[in-house]
Amino acid sequence: MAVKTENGQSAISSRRQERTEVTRARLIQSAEKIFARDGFEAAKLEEIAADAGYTRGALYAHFDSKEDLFLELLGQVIEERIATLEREMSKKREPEEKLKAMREFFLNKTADRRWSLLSLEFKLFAVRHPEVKKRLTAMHRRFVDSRVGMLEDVMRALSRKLPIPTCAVGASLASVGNALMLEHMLDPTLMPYDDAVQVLSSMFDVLTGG
Amino acid sequence: MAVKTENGQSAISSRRQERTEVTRARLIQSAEKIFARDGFEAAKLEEIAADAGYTRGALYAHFDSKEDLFLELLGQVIEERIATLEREMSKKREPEEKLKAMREFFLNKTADRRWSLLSLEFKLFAVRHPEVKKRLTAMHRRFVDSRVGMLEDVMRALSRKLPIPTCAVGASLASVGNALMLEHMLDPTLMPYDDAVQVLSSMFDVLTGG
Amino acid sequence: MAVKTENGQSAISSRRQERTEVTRARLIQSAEKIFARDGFEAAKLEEIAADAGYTRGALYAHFDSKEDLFLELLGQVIEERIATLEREMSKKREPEEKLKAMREFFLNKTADRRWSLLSLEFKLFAVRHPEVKKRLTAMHRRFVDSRVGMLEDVMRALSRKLPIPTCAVGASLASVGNALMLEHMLDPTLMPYDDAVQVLSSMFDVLTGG
Amino acid sequence: MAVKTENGQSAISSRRQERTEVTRARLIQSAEKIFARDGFEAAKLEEIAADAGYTRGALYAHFDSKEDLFLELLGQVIEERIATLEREMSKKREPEEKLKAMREFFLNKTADRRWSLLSLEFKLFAVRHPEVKKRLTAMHRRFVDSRVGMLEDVMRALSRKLPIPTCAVGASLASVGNALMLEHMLDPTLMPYDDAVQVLSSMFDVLTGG
DNA sequence: AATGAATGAGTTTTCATTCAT
DNA sequence: CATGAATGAAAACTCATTCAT
Repeated sequence: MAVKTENGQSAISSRRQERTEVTRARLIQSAEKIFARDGFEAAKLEEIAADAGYTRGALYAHFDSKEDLFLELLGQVIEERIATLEREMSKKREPEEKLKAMREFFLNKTADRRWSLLSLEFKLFAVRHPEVKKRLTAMHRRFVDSRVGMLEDVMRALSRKLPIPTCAVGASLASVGNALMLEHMLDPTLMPYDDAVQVLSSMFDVLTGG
Repeated sequence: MAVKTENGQSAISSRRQERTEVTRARLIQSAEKIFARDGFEAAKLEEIAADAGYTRGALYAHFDSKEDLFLELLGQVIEERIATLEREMSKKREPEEKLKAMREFFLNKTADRRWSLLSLEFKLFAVRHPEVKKRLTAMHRRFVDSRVGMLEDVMRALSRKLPIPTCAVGASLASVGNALMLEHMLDPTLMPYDDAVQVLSSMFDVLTGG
Repeated sequence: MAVKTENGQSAISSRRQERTEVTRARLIQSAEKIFARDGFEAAKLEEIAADAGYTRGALYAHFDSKEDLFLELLGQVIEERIATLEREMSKKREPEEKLKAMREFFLNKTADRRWSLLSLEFKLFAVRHPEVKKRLTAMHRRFVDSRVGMLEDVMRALSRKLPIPTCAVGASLASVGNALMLEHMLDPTLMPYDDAVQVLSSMFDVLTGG
Repeated sequence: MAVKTENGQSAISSRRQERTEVTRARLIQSAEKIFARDGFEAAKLEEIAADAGYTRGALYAHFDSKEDLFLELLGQVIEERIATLEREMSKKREPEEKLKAMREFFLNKTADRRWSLLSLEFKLFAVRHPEVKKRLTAMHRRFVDSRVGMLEDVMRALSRKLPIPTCAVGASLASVGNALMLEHMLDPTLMPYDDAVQVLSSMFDVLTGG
């Protein structure tokens, strides 16, 4: 981020800024872990900081509050997720392959317990906190929209038509996987992993008009 | 316990028991409201008690702890839900009609925001509390099993075959509706109610081999 | 306590009163047990009542408050103790034997863990509750005085002289035994029972001018 | 930990450590005051903190729990007491003088009402809390042992023999003074201070074979 | 930037006490 | 007399947050 390096001052500040970024990244990483494990309310800032190798104060040097940390985490996680999907998609040329890549992506994400729990945590939080709902919904929409765009492109290319509005498809895919994963985590006997994948799989096909 | 009412003692204890049941029912009713609104952690026992017209102490006269109240609520809600579905099903004779009744039931339950949130809350809680997971899973399994039984009967009668194990179907139906409802609550523009119903509807058909 | 029995009314009320006395006695007995085991503050009225086979309400039918129960217990225990000592003393004729009986009595009482703990509990309570100190001190004084009287009689008969004021002797004997017993209970290795008895024994002899 | 002070970091941490020690010392000092005055159960952490000029939270930054504070206090008080006795003893050369110093020490400590109550409080607590009994007994033993060592040295030098095991003597001396002081506090008329001292005094002489 | 001491509001839980029956 | 439902005050303990360093 530090552009000028010919200047000593800048080099130092650049190194500092870098250190800052590292700290921030570590904190967010730990936040992801602890929030997913314990949930928003039960997660303790102290534990997040400790997990990252810092103390509480470090968190407050980077984030305004627990809520802020949570929201920043959401933003970052969403951006990552969008970037990953876009990367995967851009590797493919043919619409069929692109659709297959999306399919893969969803099925893979389903395997990520942490993401499933975090995602649900985020949404429950939003539903219950009207004050931050706006900020959260905006991020969520950006998340869904990115899929919607890609999906519409693919559908158009395949001259296929979606049975329901694209954004509803995007939102459905964003949530059903999490729900099934939760079900699996709760009772693996009742809902074996393979069955969850199969349900999600046919869900994807139906929603994409396959 | 007090069966005889011609006896003074029994009359008293019967009246008391009745009063106890009323209080308990009121407390659970308020718990449902507050837990659904605020989530398990954020819900305050004081508020639950006050909502029911009592004080905190009354709660502790009826339940061991916040957790216990939560679990008791879950048990009651599940029993109610099972009873309702069974009632609806028993009204119908023909397998087609029974299947339709189940379909209706799911779509209707989806409309219940409180249930959706509570259900997710229960499951997230269970996933994070191994000690109570057992008790909760048992209840949940009873919930899913009741559907499985009915569903299998209907499928057999219709000579239809389910694409995936029945209990996975039951578990899926128990969770996907909640997830879609959450999505709708989070962002009604992104996921309009009618679309959610439509997705759930086709999901039901696919899962029941329709 | 019910004197008239020729009258039906009285017979009934006598029976009732008797039942009342039984209940009261049971409650006090349980109070002794629980207060000695847990201490005044930690003792729960519910547990005392339950131990006696009643519920909390029964306690309030007989005693004004936890404090009152405690004080009533003290009174009863002291009366018993005085009566026992007097009984033992009256069995003996010769002063030497009387003194020996007192000695025995102290050494025996020392063996009673419950009494030792209760006694300390009572005194600590009194020291810290000026409002009830008066009532408590009066009982305690009556306790000590009874010994003082006996002791002085014996000393006079033996033409022995006490090295310090008789009442100080009485008070010392009332407390040193408890302290040694506490020490023994705390660490039996450090203070074996036999040593405690020996210390107490020589203490008695010194204090009685032996 | 911070040994070097020429280093800025260490200087800071050293200053902090100092501040921490001060706070901790103040809290323990207040704990001694309040615990002695009210007893363990009745003592309120809030009051202890307030007395020291802090809030409840500060207590929890330094001690794990009320119990922990209590035990830490005990440890500190015992170390102080041991150090004081050793200091007094080391001032004297002759065995007779050393014995006299011990005598003085006991008689003086008896005058300390706070110590007497605290000591009894500690022991009653230990007797009733098996989990902490071990920790407490270890401290108590260290306390008694320190006396035993000194006493045995003196006895040997004087070629005197103790009538009972030395550690029993140590334990007796550790407790009888407290018991007599309690008696005095309870009823100064019954047990005047001077009489208590005299009883304790002859007790000391008897126990040390004088 | 990061530390960590201290804050203090907030929450669960306990329990003596009351009271209608 | 005895019950037990309900009260409500009180207290331990937690933890997000602040702030001096």
